[in-house]
Amino acid sequence: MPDTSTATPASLTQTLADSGLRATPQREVVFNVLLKKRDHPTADEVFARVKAELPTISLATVYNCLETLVQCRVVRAVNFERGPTRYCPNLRPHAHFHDEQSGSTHDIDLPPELLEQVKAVLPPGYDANAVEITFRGRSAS
Amino acid sequence: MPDTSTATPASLTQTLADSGLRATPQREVVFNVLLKKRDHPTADEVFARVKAELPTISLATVYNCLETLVQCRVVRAVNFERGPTRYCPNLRPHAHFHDEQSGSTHDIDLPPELLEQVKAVLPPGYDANAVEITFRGRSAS
DNA sequence: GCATATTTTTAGAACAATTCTAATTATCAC
DNA sequence: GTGATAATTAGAATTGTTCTAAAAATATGC
Repeated sequence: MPDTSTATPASLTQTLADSGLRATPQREVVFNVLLKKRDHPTADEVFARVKAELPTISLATVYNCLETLVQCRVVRAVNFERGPTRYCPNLRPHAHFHDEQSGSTHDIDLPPELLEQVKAVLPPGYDANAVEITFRGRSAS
Repeated sequence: MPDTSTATPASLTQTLADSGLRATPQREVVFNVLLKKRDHPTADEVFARVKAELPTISLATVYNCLETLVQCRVVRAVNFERGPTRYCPNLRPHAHFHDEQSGSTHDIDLPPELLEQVKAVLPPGYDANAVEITFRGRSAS
């Protein structure tokens, strides 16, 4: 079975085409940079690395390319709670559901045992003092 | 059993004192604003609401108060992945572990059934198309 | 109570991450 | 090739947040 858990430079062209987008050098280099060193770089860091190969690329293009790759689902944006920080006084263990339609955020109570189960996936040597679970999607109400 | 899942205006004074901090009007009003309308307001929104009662308060103070309340654990900051967005090409279902010491982020593979269990806590009417799980803490390596 | 030290607040400047804008360049369909 | 569309560019603008230095409030030792 081929590994489909990561896109390849070859499949990128096809994936872009499937979305009616072009495989430009900038997009390819940005993607290759992400494949080469998987340390979850920021846009700025990607910019710095891409410059080595495309010295004239602009930061705006890096943002554009990253956004495109995320749209095509060949790259994930890790911190996708982008906007401003929000505050809540609910101290129960709970997750957050972000309604993409209304922009509102709802608390979702979490059974403590589920939190334990989630923490249990951590390999030895990892000690988490906080777990944040965020859903995104639509809610009826 | 008293409900300890939310701090009260009365307990706030004590909680602050326990941390060697003062219960100032600004801190109290900021906290009351969060209790009054639990819609996960941003700092700007809190600022606007607090102004109704303390017209001369500054935005910096609101940030300071919120930070203080979070430190005392009477308030949670929802989007605590604050820094820049990070990107990864790993398309497997995975969580992220953020090492607070080194600042590095590691992928934690998630068994698909765990993701299902997590999604199962959503009440009827909630439809999530994405779940983000982030750990924070220390990792040995 | 008073002087002094400490904490907190304030206004505004500074900063960092991101998005927007308008002009230029590249690519596609014909 | 020509015209339409897509993508890139540089730089300005915007947003959310933090910093700074001074002023105000509060606590503490006397």
